Amino acid sequence: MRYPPSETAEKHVRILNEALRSFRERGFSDVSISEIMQATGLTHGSFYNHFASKEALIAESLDHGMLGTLGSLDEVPATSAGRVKYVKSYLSTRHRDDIGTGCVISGLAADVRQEPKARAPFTRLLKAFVGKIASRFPWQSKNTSRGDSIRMVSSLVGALILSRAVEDEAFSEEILREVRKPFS
Amino acid sequence: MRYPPSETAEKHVRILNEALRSFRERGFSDVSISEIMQATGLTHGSFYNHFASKEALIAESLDHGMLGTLGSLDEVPATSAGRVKYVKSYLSTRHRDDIGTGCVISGLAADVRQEPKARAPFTRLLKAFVGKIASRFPWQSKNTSRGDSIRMVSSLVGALILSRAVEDEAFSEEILREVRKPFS
DNA sequence: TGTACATCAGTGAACGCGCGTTCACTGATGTAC
DNA sequence: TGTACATCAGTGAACGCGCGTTCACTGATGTAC
Repeated sequence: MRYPPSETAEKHVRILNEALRSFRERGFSDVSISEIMQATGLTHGSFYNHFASKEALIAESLDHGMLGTLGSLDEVPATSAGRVKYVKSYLSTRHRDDIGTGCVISGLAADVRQEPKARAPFTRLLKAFVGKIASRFPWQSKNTSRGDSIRMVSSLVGALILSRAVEDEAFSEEILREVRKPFS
Repeated sequence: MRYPPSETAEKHVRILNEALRSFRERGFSDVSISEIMQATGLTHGSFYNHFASKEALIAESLDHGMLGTLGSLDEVPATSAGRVKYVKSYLSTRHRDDIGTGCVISGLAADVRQEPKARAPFTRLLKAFVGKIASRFPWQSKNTSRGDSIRMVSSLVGALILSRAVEDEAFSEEILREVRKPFS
C-alpha cells in the first residue's frame, strides 16, 4: 500500500544506515538484501522500490557515509591538539572493536576494489577526507600539508585494518599504540 | 584413480597457489572451490581429497603464503639502501596492479576478519613480517626498531590498499608517491 | 468539498542460479604374501 | 618375481541452501475534476 513521502524517505535512509553498518561489519558480498531489509523492519520485496539493485545500494550507501566520515572531523578542534585527539580516538580499542559504526574508509577500503560501482563514491569520499585533514589542521608547511595528510590517513587506515585482522590482543594493541606515537 | 604420492603433493601445492592468487584478487567469499579446481586443471569433486573444507584451504593457503611474503624481504640487501629499495617496490605501480601475486598481507588483511580460521595463520604471518623487518634492516635505535617496523608496515599496507581502491589514477599514484617519501 | 481513479510502497511466493559439500563409481598405485 | 587385494585421487551427478531479482496482488495516499 502507499505511504506518505516523508515516511518513504525515512525508510530509505534507514535502509542506507542499516546497509552501511552491515557492509562495514561483514563486507558487501557477505551481506544479503534480505537481512538488511529485515533489520530495517521490512520484507525483502520492497527493496526494489528504493534501489535499482544491490550495486546501486552499495554506491548510494558510500555517498551517504561521506557525511558521517567528514562530520567526525568536526567533532575535534581545528588545532594540532585536535589532530592529536582525532588520531587517539581513531587508533583506539573502541574504534577497533566498533566496526559497524566506525570509519567507512577503513571498514570498506579493501571491499571497494571488487565493486565497480563503489569505486567512484569511495574515491570522492577519500579525496574529501584527505583534503579536509590537510586544510583543517595546522601542518609544518603549506607545501607538505597534503602529503602529510595522505601519510597520516594511510597510517591510520593500515593500522586499524591490521589491528582488526590480528587475533592476538596484545599485538593488536601494540599496533595501535606504536602508530599513535608519531602523532602525539 | 590412484596417483603417485609425488603427483598428489604437487597438485596439493598447485591448489594452494591457485587459491592464494584468486583470494588476493577477489577475496575469500567471491572465489569458489570449483573455479580454483578448474584453474588447477581438476574437477571440483576431488577438492575434498586434499582439504577438509573451504575454511581449511583458506587457513592452509595463508600458512603457505608466509614463505613468499618473508622471502620477498631476502631479495633485498639487509641495509638501509635495501629498505629503501623494498619500500619503493612495495609502493610501486606494478605491485599495486599485481594483486594476485602481490603481498598477501595487503591483499587479505581486511578479508581475514570474516574468516575465523584465517586469523591465527594471518597473525603468525604478520608477526613474522614485522619481526623480520625490525631485525633485518638498520634502525635508529634498537629500542624503537620494532615500533619503526610496525609503523612502516602500517603505512605500506594502508597506502597500497587505498591506492588499489581508488578509481582516479593520478590520486592513486599520489598516495604511493607521498607515502614512499619518508622512506627514501 | 466530495468523488473516482491513478499511483506506488509493501508483501510474500516464486524464478533461476551458483554455492559448498556428498557420494557411488573408476582404475592405477602400493602392499601383503 | 608374481598375484590378489586394499587404497585412494579423480570424476561428475546430485544434495540442500541462500542468493538477487521478479511479480501479482493489496490498499492507503495523492490528484483530477
